[in-house]
Amino acid sequence: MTDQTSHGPDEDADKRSRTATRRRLITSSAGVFAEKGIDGASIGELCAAAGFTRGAFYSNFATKLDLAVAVFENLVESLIERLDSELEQWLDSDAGTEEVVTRIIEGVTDQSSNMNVQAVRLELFLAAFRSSEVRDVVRPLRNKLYGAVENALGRVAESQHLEFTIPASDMTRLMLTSYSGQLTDRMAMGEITDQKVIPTMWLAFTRPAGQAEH
Amino acid sequence: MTDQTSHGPDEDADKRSRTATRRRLITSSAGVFAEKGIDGASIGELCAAAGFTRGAFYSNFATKLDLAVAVFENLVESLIERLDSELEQWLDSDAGTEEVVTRIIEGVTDQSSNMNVQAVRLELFLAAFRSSEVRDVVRPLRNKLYGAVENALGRVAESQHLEFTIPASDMTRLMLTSYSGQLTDRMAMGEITDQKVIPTMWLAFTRPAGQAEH
DNA sequence: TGTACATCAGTGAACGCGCGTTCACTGATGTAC
DNA sequence: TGTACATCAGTGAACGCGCGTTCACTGATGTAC
Repeated sequence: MTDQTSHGPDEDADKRSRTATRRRLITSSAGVFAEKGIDGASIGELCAAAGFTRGAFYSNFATKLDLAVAVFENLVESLIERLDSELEQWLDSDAGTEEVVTRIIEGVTDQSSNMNVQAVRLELFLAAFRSSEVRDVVRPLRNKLYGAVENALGRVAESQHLEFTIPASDMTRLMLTSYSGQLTDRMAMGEITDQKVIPTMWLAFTRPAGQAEH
Repeated sequence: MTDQTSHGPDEDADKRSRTATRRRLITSSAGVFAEKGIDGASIGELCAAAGFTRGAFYSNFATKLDLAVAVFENLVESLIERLDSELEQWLDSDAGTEEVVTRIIEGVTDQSSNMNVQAVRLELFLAAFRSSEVRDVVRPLRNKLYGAVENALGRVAESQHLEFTIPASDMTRLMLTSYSGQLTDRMAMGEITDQKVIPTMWLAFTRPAGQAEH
């Protein structure tokens, strides 16, 4: 948007330092929040994890909760991006329907990072419970994720000529909250319960398209 | 066990002050933990809520986490006691099966205290995630609750001549974690989603007893 | 191209508050005689 | 029944650390001429 097309100097400068610092703080804080909690993590720790000193925090965030919200926002955006970019490949691959659905709901592949994400999610949901300001920021993020997942599940059903036996939004909410509850349990208890919630529910609440409700 | 049968003097004294103080701390801390979190609540606040000064804490608990665990333990015991004492009445009452099952899973009746309980539960599950000592105490409590709920669900199924289409322990875990995930969402987002998860799942995973798997 | 100046993100020292923890105390309660 | 003594749960003052927050600084980068 400036007339200097070359390397876009001042914007790049701003990008290179300011927003790069923000990004580094956000990405490295996820693990710290998961490990210590929002209240438990000190600003010093968060900055140290990103390779900064405490001052860096204050030129990028007003409060620790702001950083935590940014971390959550970043997680949600990543999940949605991944879904958008990979869903069609999954559908075209030889992966079974249940596996595709599982991937959609789980969002992340490896167990341990999934648990860290869940810990951060719970931290933020607790923060939302306690503060209407946080709630007002977290809610649209959650809704956005729900919408993306609902679309994805719809695509799967469509490609398999299936239909849901309950409304699609209820189906999505039910699968996401059930999975989340299960993951919370596993996260806390450190047991690898091998229960396949997602396929179970998928089977329970889909049927061949066009079939009457008998 | 002393030979002084009169008013059991020293035991009563001990009970009156020491364990009564413990109990007051435990019961009044639940709300404080729900509102501020385990890390967010100061020892001063916890004591003040019970009408004590900070010193009282130290003659009853070693760490704030110990108190938090005691709070959770107390919640679980209350739930189980309530289940044990009221299930048969529920079964004999004219309440519908789904309503009985809902009561069993929800455990507590009113919404707001249910959310506070859930907040404390999540706080403790996060603590368990982070500390194997906490995990080792919380896990048996969870298992005890799961066992009680499994028995109760079994009683309901039996009284209705129903059987589960998946193993009873899976059924219990599925219903409890699903409900918990749903409640977490509602707690955080402050929406009263009217979705009836419990009846939905109950219907999906039971069938008339003796009926073949088609 | 080169030099002088402006900007501003991140630094790190300094300050001070909140809170966890300790500990000498006190007064309520129980025991001995 | 009454008096002197022992115990010990909860008090509240005191201490000190950790950490949040501020702020004068510096040096990297961009701008003007």
